[in-house]
Amino acid sequence: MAYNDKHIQIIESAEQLFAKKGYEATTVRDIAEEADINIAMISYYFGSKEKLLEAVFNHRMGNFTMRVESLLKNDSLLPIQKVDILIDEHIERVIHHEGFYKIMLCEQVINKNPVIIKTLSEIKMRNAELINKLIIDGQKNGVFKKNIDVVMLMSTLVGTVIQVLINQPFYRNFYDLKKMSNKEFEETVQKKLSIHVKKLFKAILTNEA
Amino acid sequence: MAYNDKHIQIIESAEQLFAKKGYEATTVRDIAEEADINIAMISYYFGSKEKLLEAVFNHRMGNFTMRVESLLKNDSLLPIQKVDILIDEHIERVIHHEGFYKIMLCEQVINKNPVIIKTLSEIKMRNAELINKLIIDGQKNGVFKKNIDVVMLMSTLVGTVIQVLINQPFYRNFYDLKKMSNKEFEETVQKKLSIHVKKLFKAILTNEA
DNA sequence: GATAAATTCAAACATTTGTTTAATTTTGCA
DNA sequence: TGCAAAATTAAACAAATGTTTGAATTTATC
Repeated sequence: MAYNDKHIQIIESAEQLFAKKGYEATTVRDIAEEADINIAMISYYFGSKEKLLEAVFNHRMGNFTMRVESLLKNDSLLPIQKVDILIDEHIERVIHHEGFYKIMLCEQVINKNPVIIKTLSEIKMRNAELINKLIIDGQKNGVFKKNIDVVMLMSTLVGTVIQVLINQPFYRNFYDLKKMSNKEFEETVQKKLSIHVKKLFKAILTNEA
Repeated sequence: MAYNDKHIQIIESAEQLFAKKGYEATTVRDIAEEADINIAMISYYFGSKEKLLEAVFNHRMGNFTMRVESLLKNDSLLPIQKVDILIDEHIERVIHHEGFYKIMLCEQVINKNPVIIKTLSEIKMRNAELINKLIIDGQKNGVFKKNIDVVMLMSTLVGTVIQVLINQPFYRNFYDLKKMSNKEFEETVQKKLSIHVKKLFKAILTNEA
C-alpha cells in the first residue's frame, strides 16, 4: 500500500506517541491531537488503531533490506569493511529512528499482532541469511573464524545498540557529563558505541588479536 | 513493605500477564482471574493497578545487588573468574525470570512511573559502581586493559542476553532445530549464550587474544 | 463463644476507550 | 459553473476500564 502525505502525517504522529507512551497507553484522541486531525480520520485512513500500528511498521521497514543487499553485493569492499559499515549504518538508523526501534522492541516482547510478527520474522530471516553469506565470504578468504553463530552476533549488535540508547540518561549521569550539550553528548555516545561494537565483532569474527 | 502469601500470589499473576500482554493491555479483571481472587482485592492489597506494578518491581529487585556485592568481596576468586560468574548468574536470572525482564525492558522504554525509574536507576548505579571496582582490581593486577567503559560493557551483557531470549523462536527456526525438545533447546541456547558473552567480555577486558 | 478486625464479594460507579454515523465541507474534473 | 467523489466534522455509540461501595463472610483475640 502506498501512503500519501496525510497518511505519513498520521503515521509519524502515532509513531512518536507509541514510542513515548506505548501503543496501548496511546489513545486515538492523542494521535488525532498530535497530527492535528479529527479522530474519525484514523478509522477513515487506516481502518483501526491496530492497522495504524501495522502501517507504522510498513512505513519504516520498507527499504531496510534493500540497503543491506546492495552493500553486500559491492565487490570493492572487504568482508571486514562491510561488517564495519553494517554496524555503523545500524547505529545510525537506530539513532535516527529511535522512536520506531523502541516500538519494535516492545512489540517483539508482547508478540501479539500476527502481521507485525510476520514482517519482523521475514526481515530477520533475510538479514541473517545475507550476513551469513558475508561471513562465509570472509571465512573463504581466511580472515574470519569458523563456527560463527549469526543469530548470537546479530543479537549482540541489536541488543547492545538499543540498550546503550535506553541507558543514555544513566550514562550521562554515571560519567558526570551533564555539562555537555545534547548534541555533543549524542555524538560522543555514537562514536564510543561504534568503536565498542566493532571491537566486539572483530573478537568474534577475526583471527587477529 | 513486606508481602504476605496473598500479595505474592497477586504479584506473580500480574507479572505473568504484564510480561505476556504488556502492562496497559492487562486488565485488573485478567489479573483477578489469573490469581483467582476478586477484582476489588487488587485495590484492597495494593491501592491501584499502578502500585501493583511497582510491587512487581519491588518483589524482584529486592535481593539483586546483595548477590553481586558478596560475590565481588570474595577474595579467593580472580577478577576474570568473577566476571565469568557475573555473566552466568545474569543469564540464569534472566532465563529464570524471563517475564520480569521483559516487563523491565518495556518499562525502561516507556519510562513513565517515577518510582520504577528511581528503583532502576539506583540498581544500575550500584551495579555499575561494583563492576567498576572489579575492573579496577583487574587493571591493578595487569590482566585487564585500561580505559574500560562499564556502561558499554553492561549494555552488551544485558542487551545481548535479552535479545537472544526474544529471538529464541527465530533462532530455532533459522538453525532448523524444531526436532529438539524445549528443554534441550533452552539448555543449548543458554550454553551458547554463556560462551558468546564471555568471549565478548574477554575481548574488551583482557590483553590476551 | 462473643466481638472486633480483616478479608471477600457482587454490584455499581464514573470515565475513557475505539469506532461509527450522518451531516457538512472541500476537492477534482467535465 | 455544476456535480460527484473525497475528506472532514461533531456527536453518539456500546463496550471496557480502574476503582469504590457496602454488605457478607472469615479470621483472630479474648
